[in-house]
Amino acid sequence: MIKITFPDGTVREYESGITSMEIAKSISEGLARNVLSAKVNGEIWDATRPISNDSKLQLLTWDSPEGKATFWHSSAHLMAEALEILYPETKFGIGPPIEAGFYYDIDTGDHQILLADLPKIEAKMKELAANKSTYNRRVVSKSDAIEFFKEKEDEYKLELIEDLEDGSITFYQQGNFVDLCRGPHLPDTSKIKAIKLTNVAGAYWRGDEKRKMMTRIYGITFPKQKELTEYLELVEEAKKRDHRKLGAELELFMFSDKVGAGLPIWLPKGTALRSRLEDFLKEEQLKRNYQPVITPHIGKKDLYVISGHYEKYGQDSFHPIQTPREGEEFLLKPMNCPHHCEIYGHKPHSYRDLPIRIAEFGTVYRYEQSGELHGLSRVRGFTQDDAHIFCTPDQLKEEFLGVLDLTKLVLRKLGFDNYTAQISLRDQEDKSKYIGSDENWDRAEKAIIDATGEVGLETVIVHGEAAFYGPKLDFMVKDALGRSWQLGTIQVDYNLPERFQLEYIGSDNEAHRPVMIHRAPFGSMERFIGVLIEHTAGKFPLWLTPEQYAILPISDQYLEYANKVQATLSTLGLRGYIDSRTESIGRKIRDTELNKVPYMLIVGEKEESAGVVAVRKQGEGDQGAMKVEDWAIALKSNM
RNA sequence: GCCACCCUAGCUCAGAUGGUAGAGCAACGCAUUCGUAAUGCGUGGGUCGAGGGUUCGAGUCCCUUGGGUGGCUCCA
Repeated sequence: MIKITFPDGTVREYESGITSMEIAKSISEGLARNVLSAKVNGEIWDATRPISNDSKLQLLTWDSPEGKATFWHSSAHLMAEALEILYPETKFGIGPPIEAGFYYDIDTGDHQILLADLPKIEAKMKELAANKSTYNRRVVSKSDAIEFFKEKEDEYKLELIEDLEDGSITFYQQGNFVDLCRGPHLPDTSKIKAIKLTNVAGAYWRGDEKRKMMTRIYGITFPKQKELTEYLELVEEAKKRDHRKLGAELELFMFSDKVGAGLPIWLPKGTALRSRLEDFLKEEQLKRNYQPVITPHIGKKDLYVISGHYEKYGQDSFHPIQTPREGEEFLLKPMNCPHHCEIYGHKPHSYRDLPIRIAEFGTVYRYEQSGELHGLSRVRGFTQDDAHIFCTPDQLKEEFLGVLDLTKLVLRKLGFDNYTAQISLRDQEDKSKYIGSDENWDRAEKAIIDATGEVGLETVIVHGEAAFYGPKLDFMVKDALGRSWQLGTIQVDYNLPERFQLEYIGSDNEAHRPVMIHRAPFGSMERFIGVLIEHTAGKFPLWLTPEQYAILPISDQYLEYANKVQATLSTLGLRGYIDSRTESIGRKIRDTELNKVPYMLIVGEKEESAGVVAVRKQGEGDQGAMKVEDWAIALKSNM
């Protein structure tokens, strides 16, 4: 007999060799039906694998991430089985589960798999799933494994096996399909009820751009058809909210072939929105003793040689601008910090001056790879809500707290309530790739951890993700559809003060190196607004929206009254426009609804004679008639 | 940058196998002065992303190039 310990601490005894599935059955049939795999002593196992020692056991179902991973991993195998039947010449790379679904990288030789082929593969998968084939695990020797895949002429699997240790190699088989795999897998294929292959794309073998480009097929599966339907609806909703689509429809920004890829052009409405965001932050920063500065868009190449950016990125970014003067070269600025370091360095500083907070909405240019460009999220010219705080090592934590507070305010103000902070620290194993003393690093890392703890921020710590010049914190923000985005960032930097020889005179009358903090609560205006568009589906908060109201006269007889209404609203500080087209009221309402203007004020004979407006709220309909002033005041108190 | 796919009127999209382009919406004109998501009728609009090639003939086939989409790699 063996002792099995459950997550709630209870212990039950079973025969040695019992499987998780059998244990689940001993608890309830319903549970057994839902079990996908099991965590045995922290390791994820097949539910059908015998347990022969005392163990801790957690049964995994669809509700756990590990359960989903098992489900999707098995789905990848199912797809591979279908592919092998349909395209016998296929060679297989890797086929893991991902955040939402799975993929398999395959090499189909001369035959190309197109999007149009996916339904056929999908159908074959459904057919195979219904066979209720079990996933059978077996341990094979390295030589047997090699022989098997030599036979199949699958050089990818052979390469994978090379890196594996003899004795730890397992095969899984369902139906006639055998795959090299660590597992675990589902008990059988019949659990996979709903199948959708979503995409086909290229992917380098082992992520190495020098190696062969394979075909990657993405898919997602669910235990219930309904869950697939819901998932597809979410994808549809995400498409509707796509900031590239809404940005064009709402006339916020555009791109032009002639201006160049990745260079967003802000249209009047987008500019109105962006300026309001900027003004909001500028005001907050003034309250917090930031000093706004303005620096040029270019700087001599030497500036970036000093900062180190030229060496690291010079070849892969915009190349220097030549001038009529021999040997003179300027760079489009890829970062604002070198300029700000020059500002700090232009006069001596006492420790009494610190911290110094230099802020600039600085536009920077980086030559992102053409394949990387994407709407406003990845561009070649963008504006950071940048600031650099120069402080003493002692002030680090206090300054961090201040920045955290400001960033939280920004996110709250824009309706992002769901976020975590990712703290990126040094790689503990290899400290050689970082610059700055151990003591300083320890101090900075501790300051970040302490500060986030003090403000009660939910954090994830990632070792080895720090920049070479210092640890950092990134805000990971979840939008209305539950998707995560990296927005604001705070980074500690020991490198630039060193390179620019920045100093302050301490109370000991000696020169010391200040610490620098880079921080940007929005991150970049472009990226932030892109995320904001998708988060709000284009229905921006009232204080931000380019147009707060539209006055819709029933006919042009009421234009004069409409003008009066608008004059009143302007005086009260609200912005909007009159739709003076000779169109039906139905038409005007429809167009205004589609433009997502939050309020419509309809004026006709009734309203004019009563001195009121008929208020209609976007997406909600008629709100009844009221005095303009009353409406405006109520609205403003809500903003 | 790499792989695949795409680019036809302002927008969304039709245009088997090569025979010099079409719809809806928008725009413009006229009529309509209208009560909570599209008033009616009419008109104009395209060097088919650009350049080159094959062909008697190219939106359609080939090459180069710009831009986009989905991935991969990258991201100060």
